[in-house]
Amino acid sequence: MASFDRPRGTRDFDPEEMADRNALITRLREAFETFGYREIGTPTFEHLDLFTAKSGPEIVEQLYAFEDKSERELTLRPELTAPVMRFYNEELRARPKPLRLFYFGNCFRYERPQSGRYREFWQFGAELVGAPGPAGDAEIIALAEECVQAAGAATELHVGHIGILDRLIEAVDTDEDTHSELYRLVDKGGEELTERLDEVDAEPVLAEAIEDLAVGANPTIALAGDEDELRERFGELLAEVRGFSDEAPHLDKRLREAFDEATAEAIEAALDELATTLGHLAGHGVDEVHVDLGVARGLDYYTGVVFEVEAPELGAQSQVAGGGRYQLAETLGGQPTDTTGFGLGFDRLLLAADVETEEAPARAHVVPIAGTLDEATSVAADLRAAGIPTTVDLRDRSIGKNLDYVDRLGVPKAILLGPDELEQGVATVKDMASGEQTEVALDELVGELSSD
RNA sequence: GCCCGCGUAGGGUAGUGGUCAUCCUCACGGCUUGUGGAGCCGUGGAGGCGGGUUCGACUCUCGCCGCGGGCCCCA
Repeated sequence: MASFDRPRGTRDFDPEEMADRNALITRLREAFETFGYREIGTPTFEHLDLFTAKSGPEIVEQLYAFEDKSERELTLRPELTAPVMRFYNEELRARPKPLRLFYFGNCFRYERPQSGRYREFWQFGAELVGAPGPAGDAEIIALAEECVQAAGAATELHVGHIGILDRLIEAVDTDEDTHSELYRLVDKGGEELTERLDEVDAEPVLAEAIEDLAVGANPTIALAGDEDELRERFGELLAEVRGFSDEAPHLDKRLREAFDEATAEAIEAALDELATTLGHLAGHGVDEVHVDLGVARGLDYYTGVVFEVEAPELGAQSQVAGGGRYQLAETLGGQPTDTTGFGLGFDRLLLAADVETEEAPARAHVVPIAGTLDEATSVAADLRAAGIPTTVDLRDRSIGKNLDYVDRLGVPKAILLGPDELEQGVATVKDMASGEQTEVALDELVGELSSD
């Protein structure tokens, strides 16, 4: 056994895994860039309070937090949204709006490792700053969807609006802590929610509505129709959720019958925004959405449309991306700024991704024979200069051993270079798949190996 | 933090309270210093760590660590 091993929850990546990862990274970068987003980078560690400001002091126990030699309270970043918004507040806020940013980096959380959950993991994400309306929300959702599809994975898109649940829960007459507890229970679903609502004496009409959202009133909606049609279907949806009669004429009227004026208006506005967003999504070519008004995401800072992208083939841990609209710049001490964005779990997406990568480390391997290493090295250098990945034997091995080596690595061409070849100014090029050998003039080697 | 399962060479495995721990694969060398894939020969490499029981522990036992699964959590 080795004397040292990896820290818990971390991984090493062998060349094949790394090739797969890089292939997916390339595809995702392309997806972001196709939408006009530009990549930014932030430090691997930040001030601890950046994250406590965003998420509260409880998160410290999940952080790799430490003190540096000048007693600064720091932490490895557990996520990238807060650093990106910090960067925005500090330096990017004067850029033309809307500002389209994306990022990729490793993050760290001190958690119990599980399948698809590591202590060091990689995240992609995008933030769209200064696009206040549903058009921006739709763009971000479409981009997230595009990322997962670019990976070659089947997707399932869930879209909701936090405002609906927000209003309902706020209308429950209880304290802040209980409110956030209710969010968590809604996300989780099940008996506990019912019991808790009962304990806090929620009005029956509210309790029922909240429970309905929790069980997932999430019919699939084809985005073929126009906005009016969507709105109409929403009416049906809410009717279903609330148990209203289908005969009731107008959505807003039904709302007002059930809730107080302010609540009804707010819910109506949220539904309206959601409907408009879905209308725009259709324009992006996204044609199937699960409308899920119970998407809570467990995140306090969301303020509008929220969504999740799943890759169903991953089973229980199928959520690969999630995001929505939030007000974080202000929380972090900046100007109030409309932002919508998402995060994408790279490691998890890779599990569902369909990537093919070249395994051979080079396209040619030069075999020196009987002391021709310098000439062989020079031939390799010429090939490399022409962009052909090339290796040279470094062990002074026999031709047979070299061919065996080349074969094992999957390098397609072996270039034999001995005294006989040098005398004639040629090299013997062997195609490893067919076994065919041809003599090629040294100054034609690049051309010969380029055409492939 | 809790519950369940697992832990023998780089990978996959067999077996045992008692000689130097089995086999496959792998890496390196040789048979073969001008020609690969097969074969043969050789070399290398292991019972996670620590304590206990025992004359003796890889084997039994306890703790820890790690891995897998579930719970909690998931900014």
